[in-house]
Amino acid sequence: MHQPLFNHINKFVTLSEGEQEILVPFLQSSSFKKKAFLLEQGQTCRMNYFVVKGCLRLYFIDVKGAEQTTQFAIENWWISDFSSFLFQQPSDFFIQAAEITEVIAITNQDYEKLLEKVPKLEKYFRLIFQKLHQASQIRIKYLYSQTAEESYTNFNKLFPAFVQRVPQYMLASYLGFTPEFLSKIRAKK
Amino acid sequence: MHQPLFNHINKFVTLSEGEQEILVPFLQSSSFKKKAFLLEQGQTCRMNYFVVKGCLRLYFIDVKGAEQTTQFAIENWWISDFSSFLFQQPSDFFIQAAEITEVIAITNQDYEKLLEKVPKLEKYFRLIFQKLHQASQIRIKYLYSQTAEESYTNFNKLFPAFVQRVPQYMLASYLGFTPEFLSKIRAKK
DNA sequence: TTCATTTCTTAAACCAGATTAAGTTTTTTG
DNA sequence: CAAAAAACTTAATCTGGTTTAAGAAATGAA
Repeated sequence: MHQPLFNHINKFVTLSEGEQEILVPFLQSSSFKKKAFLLEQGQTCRMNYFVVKGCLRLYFIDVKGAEQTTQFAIENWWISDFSSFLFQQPSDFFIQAAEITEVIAITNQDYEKLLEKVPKLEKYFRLIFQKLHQASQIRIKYLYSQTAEESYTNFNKLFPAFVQRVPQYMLASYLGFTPEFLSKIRAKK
Repeated sequence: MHQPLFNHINKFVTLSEGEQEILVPFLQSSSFKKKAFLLEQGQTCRMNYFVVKGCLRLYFIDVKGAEQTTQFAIENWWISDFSSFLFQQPSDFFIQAAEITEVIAITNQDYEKLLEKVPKLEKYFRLIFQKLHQASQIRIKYLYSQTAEESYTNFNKLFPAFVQRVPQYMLASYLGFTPEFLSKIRAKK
């Protein structure tokens, strides 16, 4: 049940059987159907989610009422609104299942406790956040240098399988333009 | 000499005298004059920099030849091109001193060694990267929801002192628009 | 197996911000 | 302190992408 997470952790650090057992009571497996909300705007984000199977998206509603998708998480990624999760403050975001999705969740309190009990996880999460920061640096570079059309072409080239998994309006909002414009780009090809 | 870094670390974890002494030989203090380069495009980024005093910026040159500033680092922030630093690959970025700047630098090799010798630093850097990731989430949210004018007004409100520290063309490129447009916004007020 | 809902497309009018180009002010340096 | 270099401003023109609005296609639920 928790094996996918253990497999992932063991790619970065080596946990003993004993350490794995300490982990178990802190982990909450659950499953969500398409369009279910794991977090809604105004709520405090209690959980950090590890995606076992499926796809989650993080989005907010801008002043004009449009959904803006800022992140997707697929298999083996962690996702949360960290401003809300770390400081237990109300969130501006929604976390929604883009597909039927299985997750392993950990609460903010358990997260802190766990890091004390299993210090090897400090290294694991240090490496996870290092990777997330690196991904953000690349992402921000793209946001600064690509036109809308280039973003789509490039994303399509890098992640052709993923493009098939989510509706176009979600992808458009992630890439930073309107669904109408995405249609226009696609019509050209 | 290394005190500013020890002070910063001790805000997050408590290092013993002994642990501090282990750190010392891994740290390289240096000073750069305005416009000096700490990293240039094409070079492999050897260092992760902690800013003691002054201001660094991370930027790249886009296809049109324009500078795009993706990050600033002031006192008590770490800065590097992590794609290049972590995997020792050539960088697309420049790191340049926006003011006379004192840094404490650590090489990629020493970084890895240090984390082994002083495990408490795993927690320190986990917290640093957690904070960087949180900052990126906020940053990306802003990039998705604000007009150019709102970005400037908002940044000015949040960091009035910083706006005075850097030339306007750097700020314009950080906020994602042209220096000409920044002039236009300022003229309106 | 149809009706309702969600998603996608098309096209015209529009606009925020870029581009271009010239001139002005400020800062740096010899 | 004078000349050169760097930084900033102004204004006209242009454009990539938005907005609005309507209809078509796909998906899902009963």
